[in-house]
Amino acid sequence: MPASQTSGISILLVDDHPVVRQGYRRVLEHQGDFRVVAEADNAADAYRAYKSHAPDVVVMDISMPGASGLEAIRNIRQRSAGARVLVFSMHSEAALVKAAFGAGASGYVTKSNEPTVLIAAIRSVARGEHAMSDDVAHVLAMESLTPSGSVLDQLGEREIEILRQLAAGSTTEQIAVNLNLSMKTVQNYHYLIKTKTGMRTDAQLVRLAVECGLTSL
Amino acid sequence: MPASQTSGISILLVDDHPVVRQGYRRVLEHQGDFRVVAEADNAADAYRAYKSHAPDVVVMDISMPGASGLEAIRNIRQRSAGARVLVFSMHSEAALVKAAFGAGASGYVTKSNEPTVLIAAIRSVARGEHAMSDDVAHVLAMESLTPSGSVLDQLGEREIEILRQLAAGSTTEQIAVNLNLSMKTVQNYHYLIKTKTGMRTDAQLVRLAVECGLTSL
DNA sequence: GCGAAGCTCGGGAAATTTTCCCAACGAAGC
DNA sequence: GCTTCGTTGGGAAAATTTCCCGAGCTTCGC
Repeated sequence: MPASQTSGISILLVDDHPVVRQGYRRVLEHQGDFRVVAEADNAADAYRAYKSHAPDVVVMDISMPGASGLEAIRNIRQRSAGARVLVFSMHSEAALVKAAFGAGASGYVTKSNEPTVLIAAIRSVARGEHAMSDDVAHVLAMESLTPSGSVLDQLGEREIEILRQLAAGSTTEQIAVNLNLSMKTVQNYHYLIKTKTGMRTDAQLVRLAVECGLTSL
Repeated sequence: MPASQTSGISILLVDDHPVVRQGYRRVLEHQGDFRVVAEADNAADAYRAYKSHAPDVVVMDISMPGASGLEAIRNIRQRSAGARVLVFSMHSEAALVKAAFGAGASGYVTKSNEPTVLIAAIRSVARGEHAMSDDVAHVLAMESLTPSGSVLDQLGEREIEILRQLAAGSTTEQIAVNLNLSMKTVQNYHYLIKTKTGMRTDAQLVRLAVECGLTSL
């Protein structure tokens, strides 16, 4: 309800890098009708700043140290259901995007886009629409083509367990002992998991496992 | 020795995020005597842009996809020993900083600093001095106090770069192409890194790289 | 009850990679 | 000048990966 009626769009900038914030601020204010009314560099401050300034749009990088931006989005939306949060992130993994919208974001734009894309997205979000940059849409679209929601749905129980242990750093032999299987079987699963998920290296498998919440760090 | 005598400091901006570049450009050009004469979003373009514009200072983010900024720094310095490269990164691990200076950087500032720090560093570097933001100096200082620094200190520049790419999910072949090495050499490094760090699987290597801030997610 | 479908478990064999050891070169240090 | 160290790769045996295949077990629908 507060939403500055003075004209223009008021913005809260959340990013943990001061120089980056400063840069955004200039880019955005170069548009005549944008006003950056506050900045924050962490989730807690973002919440406080939102409460006191009630900006039209929150532009937020969700990869911040400590409590992530997702938490901040949830907090803000909890207290003010009409809040518009536009996520502005380096990452475009499907899981992250879903999590962001799940937490209540109104838009998602990656930093690999031209400034015009961000600006357009802010206007859309301010109008109450949802916005998403092309690359993000692409990732989500590809992902939704798999009949399963998550990549993990293509995998059986054993496969998931073995993927988890692989990602945790266990050797083939350790896994074989842990699960009472022959090394050959573990190797076969290892290969099967890679082909099913389309990952080409073990490092990619680790990242996949982390993304899917199978393991942490 | 082209160095624009027209006055002011000419700058080449290297960062893989367009919006971020745009932001820096505005922040920097807001200083009357800075001129951003070119931009690049990858190592190869950075090298080409350097050749054709011969800027006074290169401001570079070293965490880019593919061949990293370290490669770019080496290339640039190889052809023009007087080149001044100021690294502008999100990360401040001692090993990365050392690798950057080892590759020929003249300065290192993290993105968690205020714009004034970056600006001051650019002026220092342009003057031929070396520059480093306080947080980077702090990390290096602390590191030099502990005889047992990070695991990464046992690794050479090449090893660190290859570890980074391995952890990012690159295949042996991709790394060989990126760094212009034979696959055999990359395999040898891969093995060497595992023995030096004591990691037994690639998954453990990924976790190590993440812990050391070499890569994210 | 019976066949199809889908996991789970492993053998086999060729292709690749990993694992070590070694050599050569240049740069840095003593 | 000599040694050490990082970088680059060859060689060759050992190990792993990559596919393909079959067999046992369950589940499911008909």
